[in-house]
Amino acid sequence: MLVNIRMAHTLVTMKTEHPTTSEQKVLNKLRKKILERELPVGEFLSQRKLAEETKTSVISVRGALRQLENDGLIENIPRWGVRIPKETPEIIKDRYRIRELFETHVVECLCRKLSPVQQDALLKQAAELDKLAEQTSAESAFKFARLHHDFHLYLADCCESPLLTKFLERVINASLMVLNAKRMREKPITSDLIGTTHTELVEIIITGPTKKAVESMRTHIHNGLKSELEATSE
Amino acid sequence: MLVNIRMAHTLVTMKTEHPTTSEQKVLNKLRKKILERELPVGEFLSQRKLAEETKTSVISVRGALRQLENDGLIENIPRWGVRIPKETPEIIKDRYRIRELFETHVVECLCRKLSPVQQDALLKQAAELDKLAEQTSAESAFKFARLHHDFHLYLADCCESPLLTKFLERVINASLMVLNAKRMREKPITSDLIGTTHTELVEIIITGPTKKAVESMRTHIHNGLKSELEATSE
DNA sequence: AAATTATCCCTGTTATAACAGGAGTCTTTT
DNA sequence: AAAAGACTCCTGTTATAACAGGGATAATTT
Repeated sequence: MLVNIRMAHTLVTMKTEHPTTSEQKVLNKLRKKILERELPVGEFLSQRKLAEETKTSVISVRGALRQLENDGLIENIPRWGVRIPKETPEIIKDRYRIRELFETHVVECLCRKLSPVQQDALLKQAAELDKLAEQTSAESAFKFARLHHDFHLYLADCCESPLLTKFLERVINASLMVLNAKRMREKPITSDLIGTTHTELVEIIITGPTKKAVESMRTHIHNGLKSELEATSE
Repeated sequence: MLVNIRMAHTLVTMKTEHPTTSEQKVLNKLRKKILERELPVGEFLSQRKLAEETKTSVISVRGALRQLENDGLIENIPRWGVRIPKETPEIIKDRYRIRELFETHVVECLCRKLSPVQQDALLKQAAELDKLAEQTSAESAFKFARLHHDFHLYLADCCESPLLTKFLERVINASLMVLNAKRMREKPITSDLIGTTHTELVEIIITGPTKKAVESMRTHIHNGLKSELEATSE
């Protein structure tokens, strides 16, 4: 099989470039619309119309859609089209089951082993989160969602397992959809919904004991599941 | 945002259709070539040449490449191209770390809980595997690889967690590359490499105790890691 | 009137060709 | 001789248009 050899001297600098390709622009737009529930669930989307609306071509749209598919945000049936899958309790539970598997593992790996820098970063994020959780504005809801996402992913990242981070990101991204929807309806996330505050969670991860930390994370996730199930049943 | 409503009465029947789209054909070809190590590692591939060789267009190739990227088989650097990433010990270890996390969880879920049908299926697959493991021909090597893949995935599937199955499939697929390469060099998989035979593994999952079953799986995976590390260091 | 056929419009898919830009080479200029 | 520029050939990306086929409606046929 023929192959082309190409050196990539400047690769490192290029990697960090921002949304250069038009496919990425479409991707960002669509992802935002999906996460904010601006697209109908269960119905098939027209690639041509998406192209029109985003002022690009079918090619870029299809590329973006494929990425979204691999993020689990949409469902693609060959020769039939693409749609946003309906959230069933089973799917949600499955997601949280995997989250529990991942994140308890994370806690087990990190308990008492966080570097001072990491401790600091996590404590800051947690404090910010807990502050935002009490507010009800739509704006703070978005901030919360984004920060919550970053918080859990940062924690996972400390484990230094790229695969785990990647997988977890997908799961958490999918969860964001539903929680966002709830938040949009002006329901504040009171701490009793979360069980323990994020600050408490971080503190017990820092100090241990491991078993207790793991259990804290587990209930944290269970509460998230409960909250999400309620959000979808409305 | 405009949206098109389309009913999909015949969806169920269409879903099981075989490699209909030309993109899928390219995907299959490329995946095979990658798994069999027929493509150079680390160098950039030319999409145009791939299109020529597969007698399709750049479009289909790009689609296939994107899918491969999401399977973790290739690496895509926007505006630079796509290549098969070099396997480093770190990456391999990470993969097995995740496999361990997944598969010990699987065992924990399934131990003593397999239905008779499942027990039967697994025992059969395991027996077949153990038979193949002793042979050295290239043909049996391929059979082994495919069956090994199916075996672990079937086991995971019994847990009824679609996400877990999906994620695990990716990890195992990636592992296949290296093991295949080893197998191609006519090195039989002797049972001492595997530690315990697959039959023994299944049996202890069926009968318990759970702890022992989990440990069996764990060492099974550890041995796989060792074997893979050796294969790449040659 | 009922059943069949034809037509039209929409869908996803794909091939072609043009666009944008990097890299090496060769020529020109200083 | 060394540096600057132009040219050529490659790369990935993307827009356009044609292809293939389903579904609903209208026209035809039975």
